[in-house]
Amino acid sequence: MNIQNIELDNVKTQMRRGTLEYCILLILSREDAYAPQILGELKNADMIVVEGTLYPLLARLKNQGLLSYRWQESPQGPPRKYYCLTDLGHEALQVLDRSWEEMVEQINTIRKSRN
Amino acid sequence: MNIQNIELDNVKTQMRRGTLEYCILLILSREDAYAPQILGELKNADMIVVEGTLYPLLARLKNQGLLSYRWQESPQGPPRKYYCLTDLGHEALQVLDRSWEEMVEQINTIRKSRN
DNA sequence: ATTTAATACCTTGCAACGCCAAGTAGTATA
DNA sequence: TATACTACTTGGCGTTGCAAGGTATTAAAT
Repeated sequence: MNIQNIELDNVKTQMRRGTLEYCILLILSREDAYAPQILGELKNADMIVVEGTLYPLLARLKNQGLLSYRWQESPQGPPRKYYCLTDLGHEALQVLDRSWEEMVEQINTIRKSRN
Repeated sequence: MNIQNIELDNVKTQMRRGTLEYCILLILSREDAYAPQILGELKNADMIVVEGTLYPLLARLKNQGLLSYRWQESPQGPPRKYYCLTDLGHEALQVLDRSWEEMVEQINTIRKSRN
């Protein structure tokens, strides 16, 4: 890997920025989940996210009132914090759905006008 | 506009992050352009970007060797800095093209698995 | 009883980036 | 000379992803 690729990896990181919150809400709209489970689902979609990114993000979403959580015992190991969407979270998800579609449209507008 | 919407505006800002460099390269792959012209094209695609964002970004891309520029006199006002893609810039654009498509696929994977 | 391993949650410090606001400078018109 | 318009530049701020390290619970192994 040369220097140029390293720089572009950074761009890819930046590209994901903002879409992460959206992805979390999407995943939780399907079913309640705890952090390692969410990490697994993101990995399944080839979106690599690490713990140190996810936990503060979940805390932010909770503080914004978009998520709540409940403790639930694990069959093995410490109890798990299962997050779920609040009503506000569902509303926010709809807004972000639209934002995502808009951004895809905008980029496509620019892409298609290329010669 | 309530507080919740303000928070989500921030998310939209973050969502654009990283895609901006990609958009600049896309625009410049079509024709050389100077800053206010680029701002206009972004605005046409409903992507609002301000000067204070664009100029440092152009400087970064130039320092990375993806862009070069030439001064050109203006019919009115000060001379203009016309940016154009370098060979490296064209290569980077291809990489970012693929990155963009990958990200769209990844998000769609998560979107479609929703019940 | 103590150690080890596995699981889960959280925090700190750093660097990158978009944005706001203000500043600098060239050109033309009044 | 003053004003207006255009174009480029910069400093500080807030947000965020990440690497690295820490804490806590549980069960199995020693």
